Amino acid sequence: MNNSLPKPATSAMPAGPAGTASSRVFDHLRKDLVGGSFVAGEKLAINALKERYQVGLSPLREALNKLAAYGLLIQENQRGFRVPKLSREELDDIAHMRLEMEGMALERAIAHGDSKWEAELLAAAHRLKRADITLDKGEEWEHLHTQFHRTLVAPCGSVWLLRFIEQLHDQFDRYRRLGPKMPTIRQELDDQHHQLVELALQRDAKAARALLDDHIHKSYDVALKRYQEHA
Amino acid sequence: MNNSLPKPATSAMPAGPAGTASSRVFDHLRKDLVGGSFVAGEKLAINALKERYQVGLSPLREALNKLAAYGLLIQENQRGFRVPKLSREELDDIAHMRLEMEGMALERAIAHGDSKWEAELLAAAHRLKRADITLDKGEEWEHLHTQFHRTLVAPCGSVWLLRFIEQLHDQFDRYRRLGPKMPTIRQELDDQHHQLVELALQRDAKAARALLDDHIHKSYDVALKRYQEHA
DNA sequence: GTAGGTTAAAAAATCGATTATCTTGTCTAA
DNA sequence: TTAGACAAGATAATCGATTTTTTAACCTAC
Repeated sequence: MNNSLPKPATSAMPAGPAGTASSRVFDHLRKDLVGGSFVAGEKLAINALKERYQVGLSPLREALNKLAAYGLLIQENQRGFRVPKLSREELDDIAHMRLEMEGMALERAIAHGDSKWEAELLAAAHRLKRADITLDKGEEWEHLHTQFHRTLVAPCGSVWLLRFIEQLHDQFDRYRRLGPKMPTIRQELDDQHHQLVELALQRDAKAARALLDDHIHKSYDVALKRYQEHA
Repeated sequence: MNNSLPKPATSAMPAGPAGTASSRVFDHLRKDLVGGSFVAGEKLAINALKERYQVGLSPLREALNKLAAYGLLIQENQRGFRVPKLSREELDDIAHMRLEMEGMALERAIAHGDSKWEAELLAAAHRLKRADITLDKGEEWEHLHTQFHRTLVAPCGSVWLLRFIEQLHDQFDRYRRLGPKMPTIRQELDDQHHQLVELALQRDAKAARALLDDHIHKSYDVALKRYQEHA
């Protein structure tokens, strides 16, 4: 009865035009949880979320359940959903795991990545640099940054390793994105992105891993500082 | 209006007496998915599941969503849930990741575990051996086996590492539990459990890790055989 | 005979309302 | 004064029905 048009689909569809309400809320909530729109430890008021994301109860609850299984929410029987607390211990844990797993993934990626990977890596680094220059809104930079790190380790050959790394990145970013931008250290980290590309193209696994370790350490320092200045 | 008794709670409550319908179905479905009650690739008929697990649609869908985020189901927009396919490549991936992550966890557990851990480890190994002798139903053995491996790496100090290992075990067991029992090789694997305890108590991290590697390799051989005899 | 289109049936996703549980404030008895 | 009991309100979980989308069967035109 309605003139069912195939939907306009604005720029860069997050869950696609065919996305269900549930998957759209999931994506949106995930972004907001990682980006710090909610305060750690906070109990989520489901009715408020219904309004905020303009969805019904069922798709919302399904999204919340998925996020709980993913580790971005805590679910307690009969008492709803909470945003996980932050702690120094957990930040250390996450950073340590990132060192181990991304290091492993990078070595394997350098061993197996083909020329298509090289091209994509260069492209991802370039887009990231460009976005950094025209730093209108941070959300775009964040997306390209995630994309760069994802591309870097993509050809590691292990679906599960990539899955775990993505999860750790989300968790790590909950700390890193606590406060406002810090352009000072940012420059140094951005330089490392390009150095990483160079070493990857040269297939220097040892040096690349060492640099990635340093990169994660520096990011950790930023995240820790943000956490200690907390809120 | 109802004489609300605190619920009898039969032996070994899976989701506790206060468990929601959703969490109970989740536990039950997880066990069934890992245990091979569904064929890989199968599309789940939600209405059939409603009857099978005696729950309504909402808690069932919430459980399915959680299982999809956990990796035991594939969710496709607008076309429901499927049981993930099995493949040689994925089995290799999972086994390889187990080697890396459980090895890491074991070394750390041996470094940090206290005497309480030693006691629990001995207890877990003993319970496992007992259950093996009186091998009435395999489900009990499976639970104790999981529990043993969980205890072995428990004091590794990383919440996230433990989480990933648990996930990998579930995935691995989808292959290992494809066919019927194989008591022949089982004996050898059971012996290794006790040797692992010994080496752990002696704090011989190197030897323990080597043995665990071998243990996983042997388990892998079993799982691969089951997969190749498939169904 | 086959590609494309139409439609009926099936299944998935969502909604609105109900039920069960927890939380909070108030009261009473020691 | 305070621990415990109770009731009222708020919130979480679940149910039953509706809407939307996919699937499959059939038909038509080339």
